[in-house]
Amino acid sequence: MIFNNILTNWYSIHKRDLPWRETKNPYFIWLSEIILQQTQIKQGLPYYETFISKFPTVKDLAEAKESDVLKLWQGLGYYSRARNLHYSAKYISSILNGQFPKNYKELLKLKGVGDYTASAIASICYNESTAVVDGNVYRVLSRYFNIETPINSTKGIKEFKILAQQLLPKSNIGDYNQAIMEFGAMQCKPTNPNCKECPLQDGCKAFALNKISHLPSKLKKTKVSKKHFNFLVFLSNDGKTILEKRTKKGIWQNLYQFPLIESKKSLAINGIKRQLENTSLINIENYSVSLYNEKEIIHKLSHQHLHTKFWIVETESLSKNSIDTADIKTYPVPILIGNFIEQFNF
DNA sequence: AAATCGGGGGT
DNA sequence: ACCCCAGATTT
Repeated sequence: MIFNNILTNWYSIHKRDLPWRETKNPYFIWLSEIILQQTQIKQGLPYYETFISKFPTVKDLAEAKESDVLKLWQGLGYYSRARNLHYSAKYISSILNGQFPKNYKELLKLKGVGDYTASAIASICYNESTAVVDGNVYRVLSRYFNIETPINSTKGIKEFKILAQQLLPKSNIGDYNQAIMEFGAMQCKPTNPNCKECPLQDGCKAFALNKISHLPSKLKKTKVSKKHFNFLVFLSNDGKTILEKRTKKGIWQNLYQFPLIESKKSLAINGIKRQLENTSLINIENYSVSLYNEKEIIHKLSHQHLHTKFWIVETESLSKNSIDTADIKTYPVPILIGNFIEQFNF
């Protein structure tokens, strides 16, 4: 049997029941694909349900405020996905008069939609003959064909895209694309793949050569840096605190946080006081500072580890940018801040 | 070509 | 500690 036939047959038997598999509405498919970028289905699923419920059409999403979109995205990470999603919804709704792009080339023009996502939407919704190449596809193809080109090199990206394109069936492109991804996720897994009962075992070169655990090959990534974050949790007598919007580029753009003192080394209370008294946020004569978490919280991101302390700063009154603590849960915040807010219970 | 952008889960 | 996840964008 042919490679694509085996996968499509396997898929018809083993595919999971997922909500975005019950529709070809490009808006829903788009939503699901953005949510699932670098995200496991288990983590993304509840977010998908929330988004289609709160924003049933692209127009509803376009009319929302960005901060409300980010609030619903809170905890999912890679927040540029949410900002670009909202930006593109406005683009579709206004510039395209609500008409969703109908082919790969036009889909690519959407912010946040790259080769993978454009191929996924075009094939699933419009049966266009474009191959998806995600982490699953890299794994299945590198093993089956014993390809050692690093999957995150320029050469590898081109090579695997061309191969995936050649392997496409003549019809039902969307089903085949989903089949090879599902196969990679459930059968040809990164560790402990089920090679003993695999419909592709016969032709799998990596299995024959006992190289399954060495493929796919990947270039090493840069090491993580270490930073020290000191968040100042202000508390005034009249129940206010301060949240600031992160407007600069970088992590957590357009999310909110407590005023932050970032440092190369761990700061003690005197260092905090020194910097605090240089601001105009408090009355120097009458305030108190205490450390909330004796043990640093080490928040691990893919490329940096944030050693975090929360400092409670009690003061009589706050004027600048202060918000009511009763409203604090309405702001989109990084999960690091969100966890603190849950625990602190204002 | 390499770095950046999150958070959760597995080994 | 290191890797992976229905990747895209910026540097």
